[in-house]
Amino acid sequence: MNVEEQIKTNSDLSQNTRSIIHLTLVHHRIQEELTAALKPFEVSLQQFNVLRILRGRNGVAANLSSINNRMVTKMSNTTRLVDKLLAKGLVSRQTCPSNRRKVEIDITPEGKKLLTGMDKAIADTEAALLNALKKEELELLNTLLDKIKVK
Amino acid sequence: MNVEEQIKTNSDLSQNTRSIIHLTLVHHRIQEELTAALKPFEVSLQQFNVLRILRGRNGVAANLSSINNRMVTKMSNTTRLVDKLLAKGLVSRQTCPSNRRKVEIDITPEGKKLLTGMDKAIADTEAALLNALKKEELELLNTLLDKIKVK
DNA sequence: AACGTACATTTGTATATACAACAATTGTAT
DNA sequence: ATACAATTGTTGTATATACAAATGTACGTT
Repeated sequence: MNVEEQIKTNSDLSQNTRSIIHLTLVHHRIQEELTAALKPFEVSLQQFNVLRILRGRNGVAANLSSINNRMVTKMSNTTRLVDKLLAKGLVSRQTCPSNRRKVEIDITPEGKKLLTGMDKAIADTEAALLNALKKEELELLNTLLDKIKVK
Repeated sequence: MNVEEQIKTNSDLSQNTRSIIHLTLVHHRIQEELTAALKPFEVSLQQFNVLRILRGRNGVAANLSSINNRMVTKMSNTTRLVDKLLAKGLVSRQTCPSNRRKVEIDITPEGKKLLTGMDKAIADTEAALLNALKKEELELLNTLLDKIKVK
């Protein structure tokens, strides 16, 4: 991808700006493709992430904070994300008996079943996106990303 | 950044999934920092992008499509983004006399003035984010990003 | 027991975004 | 000239998100 061509600019960007824009463009397209891959399942990418997190806990119910810690987004969304999943019957929710401030959230059998199909769709999409990168190149990419000084 | 630690997972992600998540996390933090840098100006990152595009045209008014081609986001947002900028007096808008389907959008002097301040804030933030990467490393990053097969 | 504080989650508000439907104008073919 | 298609932009709707305020619960101190 030629960034200048993509954003059709003729001003010469600084190398920093160019890299940031490049990263933004690539990220945006990746999100689009992953979202499209989930479209048949009528589940958003974030909803998929919540389901994946819950499955990873192997039956130990999660409260909202622990889900949120594993997500990129902010807390206030997680309540509403779970609302959606609940409405679809993909997760269960009940207040924690030992600490009624907390809620216990778990994936349902239907949620697990749907997740299996989504796994393949996502894995295929990821593979298609990244298949031009060798193992070492992916490692190199991670190394470079690590050097970006985000908190 | 250790991705597994960031998202606090103990399941071992595939290398592909890990790289995608890594990119997503870094992108998200970058956007946060850039947004924060613009906060004193009360302008969103997208609004800043529109202003930057308009300035780059050196006084030649742009129609919505041409702005949109230079942005990552979708057309329908651009109308509303320009609405916001118009309300702040940072851009002007009028229907194109020669083709009344089009609208001509241009940056105002106030827009240019504000943009000058924002430029520095953004450049400083970008520099802070990327200062651990040498010139060759940024080029390498771009090369690797180019290998990700987005449309 | 009452009080203040911290914790866990929810809700309200404003903005952003994707998608689809719509409207207005212009271009083209007959 | 008329009908049909393409272009350009706007609007409605649903969802997503950030931020701040509010709610309900637990706990330590007195």
